[in-house]
Amino acid sequence: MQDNITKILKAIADPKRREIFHALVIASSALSITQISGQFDISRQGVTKHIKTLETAGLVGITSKGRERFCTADAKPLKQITEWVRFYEQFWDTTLKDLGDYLDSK
Amino acid sequence: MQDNITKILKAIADPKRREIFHALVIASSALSITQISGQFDISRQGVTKHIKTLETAGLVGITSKGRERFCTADAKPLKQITEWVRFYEQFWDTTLKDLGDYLDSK
DNA sequence: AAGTTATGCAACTATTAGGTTGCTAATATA
DNA sequence: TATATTAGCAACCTAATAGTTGCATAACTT
Repeated sequence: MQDNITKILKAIADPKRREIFHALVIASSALSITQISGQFDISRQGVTKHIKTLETAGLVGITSKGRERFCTADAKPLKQITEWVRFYEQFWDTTLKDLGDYLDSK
Repeated sequence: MQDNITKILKAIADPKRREIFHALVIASSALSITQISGQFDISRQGVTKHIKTLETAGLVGITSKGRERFCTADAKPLKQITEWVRFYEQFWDTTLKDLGDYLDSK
């Protein structure tokens, strides 16, 4: 499909998925698909799809118990995002003023 | 359209846009659209679209000089991602084992 | 002035994404 | 056993994305 960091970024790039992920993170216990969809204004199937995307990115773990599927968040993959961003921290103070300076010098 | 963090995350969720952004960050000077498209295997228009997405996210600044449009990267919006992730750092060590424990206790 | 270069804009195609509904299977409960 | 509940799967719709080509325009060059 695509590389890991892309999967993770795409997973959290969707606002509804960020909401679902957040709900799972702060939940005191694992939540079933039905429990999750009760908290959001989309259908159960819609939630299932989002969960699948999050699971593929490693951000959600699922364990079946009887007919239910319990989901928990796993924040660890977010480390990869932090690592990706870290390289660019050194450029945070490179303002766009530099572009103007460069162009003026031409 | 959508909120800022979503724009930023969507912008960098695409691998080609990350490549373009990276090329602009490490470039010693501002690059024109044509110069950028010379480095990638997509058309100039394709690059223009990606640049527009990056610009909308605040990750690229553009200044026109004559008929050319010079682009520079601006890493600052990435701070917002770091801030978003920061909240979840406290959960990095909450492993999926907790899910198993929870289910066993039921 | 004529030609070349840099770019934007519009239209089009193909693929992916977000979301839905309907149906089936498996598990729990009465 | 009959019924409720939980959920997966498949099909479908619509909107958004990534990419293309063609054309028009503005700005340099000769």
